[in-house]
Amino acid sequence: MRHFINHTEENYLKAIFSLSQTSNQGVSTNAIAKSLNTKASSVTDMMKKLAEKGLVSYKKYYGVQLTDSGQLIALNTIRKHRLWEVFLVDKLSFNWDEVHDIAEQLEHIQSSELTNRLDIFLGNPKFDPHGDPIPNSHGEIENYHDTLLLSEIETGTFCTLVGVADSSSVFLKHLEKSQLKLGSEIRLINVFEYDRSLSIEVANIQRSISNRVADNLIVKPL
Amino acid sequence: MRHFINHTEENYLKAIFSLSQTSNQGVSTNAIAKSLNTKASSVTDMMKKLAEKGLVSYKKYYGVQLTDSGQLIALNTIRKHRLWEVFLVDKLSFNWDEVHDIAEQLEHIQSSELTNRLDIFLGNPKFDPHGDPIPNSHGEIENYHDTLLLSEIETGTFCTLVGVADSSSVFLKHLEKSQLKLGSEIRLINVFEYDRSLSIEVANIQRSISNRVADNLIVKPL
DNA sequence: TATATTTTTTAGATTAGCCTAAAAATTTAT
DNA sequence: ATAAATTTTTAGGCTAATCTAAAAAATATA
Ligand SMILES: [Mn+2]
Ligand SMILES: [Mn+2]
Ligand SMILES: [Mn+2]
Ligand SMILES: [Mn+2]
Repeated sequence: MRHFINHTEENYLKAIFSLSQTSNQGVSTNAIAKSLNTKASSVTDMMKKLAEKGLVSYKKYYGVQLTDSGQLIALNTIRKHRLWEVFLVDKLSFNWDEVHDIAEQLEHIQSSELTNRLDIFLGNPKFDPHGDPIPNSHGEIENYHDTLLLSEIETGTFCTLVGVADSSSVFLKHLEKSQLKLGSEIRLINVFEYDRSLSIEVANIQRSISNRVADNLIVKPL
Repeated sequence: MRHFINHTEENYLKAIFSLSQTSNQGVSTNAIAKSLNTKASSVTDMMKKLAEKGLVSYKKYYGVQLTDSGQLIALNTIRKHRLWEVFLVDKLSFNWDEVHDIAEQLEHIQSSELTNRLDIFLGNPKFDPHGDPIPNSHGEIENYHDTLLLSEIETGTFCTLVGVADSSSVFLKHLEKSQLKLGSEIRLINVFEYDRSLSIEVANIQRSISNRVADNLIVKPL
């Protein structure tokens, strides 16, 4: 009963997986459509197809949920995506803001032998260049533990930047201008009441960042 | 006037390029169909499309030829294919008979930045694991020089194995059983008239190979 | 609860790439 | 030079993935 999965289906499964991380309800048709830049009617069609293949459970008008096999494929696609991002940054010297689009293509290459050898070649990395955890070949994924958004921590706290909630190129380039990268140690000095902008200290230099930026920085308190 | 090229088109252009290497006539519809495991009618459709895009010149009933821009795309696809094969063998320790199918997928990844960085990462290799030359980023390709098939050389000659005319897995595995790999030094001892089988010496050991095998070994006389 | 709004599904088209069968053109053989 | 054989093109269909517009269902509002 092994069906073949193509890149379109992989993209849908990946999108459903991401969307189901926040709420544990069924994922809505519109949410999927928005996330994939497509139309609701296209999503409905595809949900029927994926349900047929046993990859999602779909109840008309009430959204979808991944089945176990659907989730395994989603996690495997995410695994490939993140391993390729590590390859691009560590081996080919790409900057962390340049790799996502190329990884979107590479994640659809079908060869588990390739994926597993790539994993070994890269030294079995646990996180990608944006701090996102890399699932293993069984679809097991390390949980972020004790992490918060920078906007959620208390004044005076020291913390380490371990991830970004937005990996758009424009955001990542913006971070670099503020000397922020994964591993940076940050102390929250103050939050201004007026606009909720933050005063922080990084590498002994005091900087100011907007609350919009702080909402996209994942940190671990020390 | 820059059109986008998808993987189907790249495969057609690559096939036309290979087929036009032997004869310098236009490439026939049937030849393309056979090479791509498709039907002549599908090829006709695609030739119209490629002609529309200026990638081939097509005259009804008289086959096609690549235009300069078509040839450039074909060579770039071949470049990507062969660079990825080098990556798989040199970096991920795949055997030379295992890489072709994976490279068939990887060759369609679109990012010239990626291709060029991969090239550098691999040390600007000039040949792939099967001895085939790798075009540079301008579509320039090193010519095989002074090479012959093993079946064409004279008795007594010493030569080096520099390439294979068949890179099927079954043939490559067969070569390994005869201790033959790229760089092997071979002396042709004798050709038997009865079945044109050959007696050769490799690594101080005398072996017998069929003329079918000898027809697929590209050698350079010393 | 009835009505208005929003979301989702259905119906009907479109496009790319493929197919089979039939027609047309070319090439080969007599 | 005709006729036969082969090759190529055309005609008409199919499927996957998409779209727009209309209908149906669910949800929010008064
Ligand atoms: Mn990414
Ligand atoms: Mn990432
Ligand atoms: Mn190959
Ligand atoms: Mn090769």
